[in-house]
Order: sequence, then C-alpha cells, then structure tokens
Amino acid sequence: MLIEQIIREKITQAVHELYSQDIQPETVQIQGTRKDVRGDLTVVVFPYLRFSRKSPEQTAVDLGNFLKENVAEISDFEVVKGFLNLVISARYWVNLLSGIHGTEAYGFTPATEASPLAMIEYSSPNTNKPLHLGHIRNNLLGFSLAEILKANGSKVVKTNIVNDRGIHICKSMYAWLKWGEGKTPETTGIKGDHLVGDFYVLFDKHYKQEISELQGKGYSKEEAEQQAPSIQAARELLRKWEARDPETIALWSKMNQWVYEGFDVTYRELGVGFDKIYYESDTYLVGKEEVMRGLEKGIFIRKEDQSVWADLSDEGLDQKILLRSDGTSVYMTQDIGTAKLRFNDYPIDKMIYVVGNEQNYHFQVLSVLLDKLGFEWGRGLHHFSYGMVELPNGKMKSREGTVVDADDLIAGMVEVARKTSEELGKLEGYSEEEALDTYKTIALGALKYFILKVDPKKNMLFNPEESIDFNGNTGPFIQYTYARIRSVLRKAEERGIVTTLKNSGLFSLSVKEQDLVKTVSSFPVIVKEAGEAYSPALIANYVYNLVKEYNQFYHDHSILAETDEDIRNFRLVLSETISRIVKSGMGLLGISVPERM
RNA sequence: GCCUCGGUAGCUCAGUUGGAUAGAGCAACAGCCUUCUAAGCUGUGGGCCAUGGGUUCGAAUCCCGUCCGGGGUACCA
Repeated sequence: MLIEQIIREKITQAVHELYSQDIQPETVQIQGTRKDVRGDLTVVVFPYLRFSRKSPEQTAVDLGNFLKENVAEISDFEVVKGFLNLVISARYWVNLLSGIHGTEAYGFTPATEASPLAMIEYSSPNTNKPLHLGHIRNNLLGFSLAEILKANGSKVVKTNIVNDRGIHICKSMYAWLKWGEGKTPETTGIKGDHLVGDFYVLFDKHYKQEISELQGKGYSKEEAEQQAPSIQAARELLRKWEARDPETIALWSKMNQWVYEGFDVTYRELGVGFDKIYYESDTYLVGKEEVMRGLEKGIFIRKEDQSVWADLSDEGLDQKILLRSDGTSVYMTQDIGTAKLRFNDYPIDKMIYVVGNEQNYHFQVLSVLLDKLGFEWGRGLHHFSYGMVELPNGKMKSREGTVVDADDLIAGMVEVARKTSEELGKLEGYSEEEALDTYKTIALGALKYFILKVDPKKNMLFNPEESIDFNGNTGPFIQYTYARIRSVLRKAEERGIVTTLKNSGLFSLSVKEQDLVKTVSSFPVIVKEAGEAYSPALIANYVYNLVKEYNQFYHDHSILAETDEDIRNFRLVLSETISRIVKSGMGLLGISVPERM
C-alpha cells in the first residue's frame, strides 16, 4: 500500500481517538514537503483545528506523535508554521522503487474485452491544400490523446474525416484543367498535396483579378464575386460532380489521390495514423437523409425559400441551417451523416472530436441535433477543443499566405538537428542512415514537444523567425537525458555490474534520490489525470520535471562509482526506472527517444 | 449586443482537489568539460499573478464587477 494511503487512514484514526471526530480518509490533505524544509510528505492540519481546539502547532505535534508511533515507515516529523512534515524512512523508498522497477508497463492499464471504446476524430483535412502548422497541432493532440486513453485502459479507434468534396476541390480542378498543362506530381516532382494546393492558389489569383475587372465595369463587389467566370466554372464542375458526370468524377479522383499520397508522407513523418478513414463524399448524403427524416418527424422546419432549419431556441441556442435553399448540404449536415455511419460501424462508448475552438458552437449544436434525431449518444459527444496557433503578426491565414507549411517546417527542423549534432560532434561512428534517423527523431521530438507541452485549450504562439529550440524545456533535452542514461546503463553492462536492489536499510538516501523516487512513483497518477483532463501537456510537463530533477542529480552524484555497492545499485536501478518512465511518457506524446544523440 | 475562452518575469510557458517565501526555459551576466555524453550543471538580476471587491485560518487558483485580447454568433467549411 502507498504511504499516502496509510497516512490518510492513520490520521483518520488519530482524529477519532484524540478528538472524537470522524473524518473521511480521502479528505486528508497530503502534499510533497517544500524543498527547503526537512521532511518528505506534509499533512495539512488546519482543517482539524476546530476539532482539536488547539493551536495549529500543538495539533500538528499531536498528530505527528501518533503517526510516528503507529506507522513504521515514518521515522520522524517536524512542525513548521502548523504544517506537519513527515520524514519517511529510506527503507520505504527503496521498497517503493523496487516495486516500480519490477512492474511491467508501470502506470499503464491495459484494455480488456469489457473496456469502453473511444473513437477519436482528428486531422480532418480539406483536400485542396497541404497541411500546415495548425493541422500539426491537431494531429499531435489527436494522436497523443489516443495513446493516453489507451494507457488508461480504453479501446481506441482513431479516425479521420476527409473533406474531399465541395467547391474548394472544384476550384483546384478548374485551375488544373485551364492552366495545368497536364502537370502531375510525377512530371513536376512536386508533392501531390502541394501541387493541388498550387492550383488552388492559382485559381484564387485569377478569381480576384476577374472580380476587380468586373468591378471596373461597374459591377458591385457581390455581383462581381458571383459573376466571375472562374467561380462560375468551378460551380459548374460541382454540379457535374453531384450529377456523377464520369469525366468530372475521374478528374476529382485523380487529384484527390495526389493529395492523399502527399498527406500520407506528412502523416508518416509526423508518426500519426488512423484505424478508419471516412470520406465526406460518402457521408454527406446520409446526413441529408437524416435531415429529411427529422423534417418528416417535425423536429426541423422548412422555410419558404425551401431551406431547412433547426430551431434550438429552447436549448438557449439560435436557429441553425441544415440544408440550403437549393437543397445542398452544409457542414452540419455532413457531420450528422458521418456520426450516424460511425455509430453503425463501431460500438462506440465515447466519441471525441479533436477540432479547433473556433468550432465550439458547432459541436454544441451538433450534440443537440443528434440528440433530437433520437441518437442516445448525441449528448455524450466530447469536443476536444484546442486553441489556435498564432504567428507573431496574428492568425495564420492561408489566403494571405501567412501559413507555416507542415512539410517545410519538418524539413527545416531536421536540418537544424543535423547541423547542431554535427557541430557538437555527436553520433560519430553512426552510419549515414542511422544518423539521419536520429536527426529526424530529434527534430520531431523538438516540434512535437514544443506543441504538446502547451495547455491544449490555450492559443499558442509560434515564431518562425526563431526556430524551435533544442535547449531547455524541450523535447531534445528530454531525449538527451534519456540517451545519457542509456549510455550509463551500457557502461554498467560492459563492466559486468549485476544490480540487485538490497533493502538492508543500512544506507541513507540523498534528498534528490528520495525526490526522484517520489516523482517516479507519481507517474500513474499523472497518466490518469491526463486521461481525465484529455491533456498531453500534463504528461509533457511531468516528464520535463522528472528529467530536470535527474539532470541535477546526475551532476551531483556518481552513478557508476565503486563506492558502496548497495548505493551504486540503487542509483543504477533508479536511473533505469527513470529511463523507462521517460520512454513511456514520451511515447504517450508520440515522441520516440534515441539510444544515442 | 449576446455566448465563450483567455490575461502569471522582457519573451514562450508551468503552477495539483484553495496551502508555506510564485516556478521553469529563452534572452542578459558570471562560473563549470581529465571521471558516467556540456543539447548539460551552478549562480546573479528580473513579479501589484490585468484590475477592484467578496468568500476564509489561508486565494494566481473559487464568486461578482471592470478593463484588454482571441474565437463564435441563421445559407463558408
């Protein structure tokens, strides 16, 4: 049993015996003792003053004496300012570490047959342009969240809804037909998603030009936007697509395929993936059917112009459009259809949407709409809402060209990792392939950690001028510490050191060593909290703190020294345990750790 | 206007269910490579936790007001 639990129960008992009051063990407040004060754990005694009718100091002394007599692991206590600081015996810490060291996948709860199934939707790109930094945050959060939920004993299906139809892709198609000269990713050597994105930009360029020309001829802005030949042509393509015109469908398939091949490369670089991919072209009609069903049942209303609406004013929300006056579907319609298909396909207990906070209102509405349509899981939807990535001059806007392209960013990071590594003279003796592999691991570690360490719900800032750091509170810092521990362990093995952890209780532990065991032992709590709060940032900051503590320890203590065998072994086991926690913690973030760097 | 999220060091961010003297990194300055990897470690400076009230033994944390900023708010996705 953990020492905290023992203390809780004994404090409960003490309050009962000394002050004749019954309290709940869970309510006993225990926290780590401040670094500058003697002790390991601290009990807050203020809540018991009204029972004891004594000063905080006297109450703390009473309880301290009781604990010291009744708990073997408590070797001493000290009272400072009414806080009861308990000193825990070295024997306890050694036992604790030994237990952790012997536990497979410490802190992880494997899923069983009976485990709930969570479906996580993330990424969800449009097929008209390449992925950018905003998508990276989405992808990393989604993937990490899946890993965290798995670690907490959940079955997980990762899914992606690809927004593959609509006017946006028709714009790229039109531009390609008109100015593409038959270019393909093969003939140009350009990654498919970028090539299609280039035509999207090209479309926009011509479109804008046409608008200004029309405005010069006396058209209003709105008229010009409607009348421009390019947009007319794109709309015509959309009509043909919806009419299943074979030629249009073929072109659509071809260009989307280019994009998917491009996306796959980026996904692979990021290390994310999906168990099931849905395409909007397959789901939007289902959504329409559902809306029509709702209309028949009288849940929705049709206005004079034939548009279909949901009136959610009794829910404190507005009216929401579900089908346009021309009968075409909107964003909401598609999400209804996609949700229905998913729940047909899987026994989903929890549906999680990883989508930016600009969609908060949308998901509030979606939840209510699904509920009204009679899906009992509607209310249970969870919108994992995250803040946007901002640039120093504000929001990323694709139309203004202020986006940070995902592929460019990754390539740049790898280049910096390579340079830094070469300057430091690391990785000597590694083959070129091994080295490149490590550079990628470090680069992606830096990028992923940079994004995941921030509280998901907050907006975050990315400054492209200052490339992502490799020093300090960063992924590479954590990876570096891991690599160094692995190096120590390799050396120990070379020297034939066999580590058996003795608990003679004859040696004492430094404060740092106790702190490290304490921090390590709280890993399961952090994993659980991260799962409940859906927050990879909790894991990231925990791992950083652990590694920071270890680094300080590393410089103060010799691990391989032939001093006292028991102490040396304790330190080796401690190091090994920490390396394992670091590896699994980083694994929850989708960050791998190199054996050398 | 209404809804919603945020405001902590010059900058980027932490801050457990309300707990002791507010925590890191970056940037600046001063040290530390002959031991296990210096992508590191140690030290110095840097704070009205936006602001005014309230709740209580105790508030960056909870409640109310104000100011500033982001996002959303009926036919974009």
